[in-house]
Amino acid sequence: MTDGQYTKRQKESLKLWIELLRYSNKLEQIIDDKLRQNYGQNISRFDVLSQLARAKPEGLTIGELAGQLIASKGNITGLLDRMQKDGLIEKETKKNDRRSYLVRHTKKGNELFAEMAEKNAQWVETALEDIDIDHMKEFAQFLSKSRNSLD
Amino acid sequence: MTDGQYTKRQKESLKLWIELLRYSNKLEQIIDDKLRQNYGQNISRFDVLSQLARAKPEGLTIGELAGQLIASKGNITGLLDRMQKDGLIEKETKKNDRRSYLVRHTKKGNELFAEMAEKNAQWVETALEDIDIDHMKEFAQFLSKSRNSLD
DNA sequence: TTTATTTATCTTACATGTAAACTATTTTTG
DNA sequence: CAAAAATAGTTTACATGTAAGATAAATAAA
Repeated sequence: MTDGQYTKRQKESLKLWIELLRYSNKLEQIIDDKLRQNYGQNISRFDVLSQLARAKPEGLTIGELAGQLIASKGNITGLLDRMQKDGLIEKETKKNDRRSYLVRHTKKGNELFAEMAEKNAQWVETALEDIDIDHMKEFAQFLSKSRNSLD
Repeated sequence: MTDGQYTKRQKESLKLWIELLRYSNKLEQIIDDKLRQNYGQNISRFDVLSQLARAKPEGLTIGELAGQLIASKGNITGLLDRMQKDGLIEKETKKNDRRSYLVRHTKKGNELFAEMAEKNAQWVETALEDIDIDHMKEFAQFLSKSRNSLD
């Protein structure tokens, strides 16, 4: 399959796709490494704690949580089990629906999240320090808008 | 940790970071699903075949290959083992360095890649169809430049 | 040349991601 | 209400990602 068989639009789409993957994966890797080295956590766990931190105080069901997560999608049963074992989250059976239960962060989980979030803001700021703020705004809006058309 | 404790620049960096993760993960997911459903392969395997397709005919060592991969980073031993078992790649011990060996695609692997690449170009084009081509170019250049400053 | 170091890759153990089949419960439909 | 369908989550099996330590070969140093 040579380049000649692709349309101009396909070539540009592929270029953008590759660059997006490269950039995003690299950035994700940088933050993931930092979280692991400094807190023994990874982006999936940070993501879970982040969603629980902004959730209503009684917590979220598995389904609600799964729908909000950015990184991990699939089986979060094991992830939550391990986080519960580490004392970061707790579960409570729902009275009105015995299939379901609520997940919320513990005091320990929330304190850890607060620490990680602060550091994360610094790491991300450093990683993006060469981008001027106007470009950042424009770029973020562009991505947000474009994402809606992916559905 | 409330928003008030972040600087303006940190807030914009975090916004951009989140949007990048959301967009890129979603796009990656769309393509990964398509590859799985249509070819029983995933992005990591597509990535490997893609690098081998553009490599010198004698192939790449594990180290060279690992350095070029976009998606997967860690242990590619198992990935290559499974791909070899599926007849997509082959290995050849290097004569001058017995620690190392060369990996290259088989005929079957390259034919599969050609098919997947063509379909992939169409899927990516469709996913990005709402973005005009000038924005695509600008965006890709921006990402490419910004990525260098991540190192 | 012998020892030490570096390099290339593997092995192990475990965490996470994916798909499909399964269980229990709730809701819908006739 | 009883059967069917939908929902919430789990389980299983396997693929992949990560880190640390091990192995073997090549290279550098004494």
